Amino acid sequence: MKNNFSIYNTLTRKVERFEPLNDPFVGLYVCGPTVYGDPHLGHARPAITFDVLFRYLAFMGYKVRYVRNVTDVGHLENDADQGEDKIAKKARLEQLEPMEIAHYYTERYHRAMDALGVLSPSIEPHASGHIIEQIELVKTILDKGYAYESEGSIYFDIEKYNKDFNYGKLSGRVLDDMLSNTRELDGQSDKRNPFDFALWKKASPEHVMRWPSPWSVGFPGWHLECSAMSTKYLGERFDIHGGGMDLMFPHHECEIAQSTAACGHDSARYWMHNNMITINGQKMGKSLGNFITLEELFTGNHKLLEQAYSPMTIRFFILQAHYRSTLDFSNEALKAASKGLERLMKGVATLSKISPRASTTVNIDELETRIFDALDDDLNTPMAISALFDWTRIINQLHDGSQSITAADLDRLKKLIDDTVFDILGLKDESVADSSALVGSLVNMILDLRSQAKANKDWATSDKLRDSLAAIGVKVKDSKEGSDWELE
RNA sequence: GGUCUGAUGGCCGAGUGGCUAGGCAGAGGUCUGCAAAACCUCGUACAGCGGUUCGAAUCCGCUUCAGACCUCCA
Repeated sequence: MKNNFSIYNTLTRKVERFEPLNDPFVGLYVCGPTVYGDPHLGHARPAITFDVLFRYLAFMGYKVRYVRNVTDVGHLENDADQGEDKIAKKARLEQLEPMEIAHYYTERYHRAMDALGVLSPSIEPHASGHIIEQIELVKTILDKGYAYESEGSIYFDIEKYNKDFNYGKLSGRVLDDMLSNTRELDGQSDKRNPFDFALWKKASPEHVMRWPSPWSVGFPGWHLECSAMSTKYLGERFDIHGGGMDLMFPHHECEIAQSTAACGHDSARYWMHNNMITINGQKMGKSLGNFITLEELFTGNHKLLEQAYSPMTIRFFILQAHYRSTLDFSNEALKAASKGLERLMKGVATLSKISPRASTTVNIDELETRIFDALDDDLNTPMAISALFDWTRIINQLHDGSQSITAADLDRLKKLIDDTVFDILGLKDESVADSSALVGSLVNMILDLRSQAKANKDWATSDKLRDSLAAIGVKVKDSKEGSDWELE
């Protein structure tokens, strides 16, 4: 497979030419949601970013295996001993089974992703379904000497690991600096070092989610699942690992440490991180309580929202910024995205109304080059979209006759626009209103006209309208209160 | 405190040594019975101060401000 595709690799802090390990296959792993709450605008960003990556790789002809996990166990509130599992906590508060919580929010996540036009990944493994693999991984790391047991829990030995490898190479941290800058933490007695992280935690008596292991009845640490599942489905080495920037440290750093400790080498070749969505300049996040759920955006039901914004507006809004830049939420920006998307979609629709001519006055190569140069340059969707906007103008000119195009070129242009707008950027035309609502409005409009005709004693028009409606299956029922109708 | 980003016109947001980003909003015009859409024209923006250079929003230094990570967060 030939490509000019380059991506920014967090490991090297450079834009690098993308070369798959095993052409034409590409392994892509992205950290998915922890399913203990409704998906919010922050979740949409990595989902859409890596959806476009997935789509573009597939468009180039690669056979992509895209693995995006669901964290339904192991994600602790904090690293201290008393840290409670997020899912278990929610379950306790709502008096539900943890799996009910996980299932409920996984469904909600899926529904929101569908609305946003995010394709389902190739595999969506759940952490709770891979306990055996995680235990095996802990055993391997113990065997290699990079973990130790303490009170039934297993911790990763950062200091030992750092002597042989480099802990902190992804986030650019130096362990010694971190150690000297850390305030003393209490209640960490079973860890040798404050930065050691749990691979396996012994369950307290009241902890619901628990599995037997050689060390204790307990549950896996959060970082473990991604290492275990990426290895299982993509192998010890795979191409791209993605996720939000906030996961870089410690989550991804720990993943690298675990994989390296177990296999002797790093797992992912390219690490990609999307930036955050901000609100009033601050990161939107659960812990800050300033997030807006996707459902709230779709319905407009949130105190910060002046109106509802369609899923495609959200998608377009996100794609109009580069994935490595922060993107600031505001009603003004979202409204602008909505208007812009409408303009783009109208242009795409106009494409089918253009009459071909004998000659072409436009340069389709220019569009093609601009789109693919932009996408090849670390997925620069805003640049690709700006090219599409320039061509929306050209399409309108072709339509009004100030430019001309031959039938063959028109076909080529249609295919290029279709590929880009729908297949790669994953946008959908939402302008076609709900048809049943549309039918209702139209019938009521016609009945209004008929009422006027009746008021004017224009019986000919009135009867004609009633007969015409009857002919298409709409039965009009007159009464003293006015006219009603039903479909036959 | 440590590490790292960023500061672009009314708003959002690309660009990163010389060439129009783009969208939204705004102004004028064409078209039009009216309106909408569409098309044409317009703003001369790059935090501040120095420096490098023939030339800097773009490179270097300093200053100010903002944010992220360092505890869970996409």
